[in-house]
Amino acid sequence: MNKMNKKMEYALMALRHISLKPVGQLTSAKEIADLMRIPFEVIARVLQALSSRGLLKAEYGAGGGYILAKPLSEVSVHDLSEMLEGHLALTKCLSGEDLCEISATCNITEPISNLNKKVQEFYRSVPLSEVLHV
Amino acid sequence: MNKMNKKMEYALMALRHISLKPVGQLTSAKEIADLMRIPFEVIARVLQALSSRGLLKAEYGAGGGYILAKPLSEVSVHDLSEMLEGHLALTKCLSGEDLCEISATCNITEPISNLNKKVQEFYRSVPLSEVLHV
DNA sequence: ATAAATACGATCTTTTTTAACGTATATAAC
DNA sequence: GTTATATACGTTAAAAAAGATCGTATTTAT
Repeated sequence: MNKMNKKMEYALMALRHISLKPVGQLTSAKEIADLMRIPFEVIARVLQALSSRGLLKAEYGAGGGYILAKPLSEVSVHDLSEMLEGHLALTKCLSGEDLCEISATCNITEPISNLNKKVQEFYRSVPLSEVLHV
Repeated sequence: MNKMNKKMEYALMALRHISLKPVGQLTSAKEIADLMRIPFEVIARVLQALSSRGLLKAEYGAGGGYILAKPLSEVSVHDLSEMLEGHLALTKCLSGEDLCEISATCNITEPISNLNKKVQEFYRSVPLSEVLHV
């Protein structure tokens, strides 16, 4: 229960590294991959996702890279999770993907949904700046 | 990120069913397996775990089964998670199992540890009685 | 004694999920 | 032209979770 996945870990590592750079200085996917020993393709995808969701701003071409598009104090753990994986859901039935095969006999549909709301609220209350100490 | 596993789901379903029974009435593993369409062996193990951790009390023999050993208001989601899976940890490195292969270059060891504490606190603050509406 | 029920351990298979890798084309800066 | 990112496919490999099977032991109601 409750494990964080690699995408999230890598995103946090990258965001910390990027946010500690002097203002205006770009960070490329390759730089992070080399420095943190993360597979290039994987971190590249993560950064692309964060860029398309407006958290990072990408600059093309030689010498290009990423910079923060908004302060990390304005972004919560919940926001980051949504950028990487879509809606935060404790169970499959809550993510709406497909119908649960025991939904007919499930007696905790409502309870789980309420717990899920509380968890979302919690993660919304934690800004990335606090998690990353930046 | 943050998905609940089947053990936890099954435990919640079983606990709700058990706690809605008239006081003193036992519930067998088979009853839950049949009613909720959960594999018998799986729910049996979950109930055994909860019994050995003191949340349920088992009665042997024909007509036996389980009853609550303590009120659900005194048990948190965090407690239940520990009974089923041990310490709640966001990442492998926090569960102490093995050394992370990128620990040398990891810049978020401390941040993740702090976030983990906050998550634990949150789950400690939610009693099962509240989750299950009982 | 027999049947019903929990307790515990070991192993195994299957399924699902996650992670990693690869390829290709397009775009933009220099 | 070279470098670097964007985007979009797809494929493979590894890890984790879930479920199934077997076996033995113990308790207790009937």
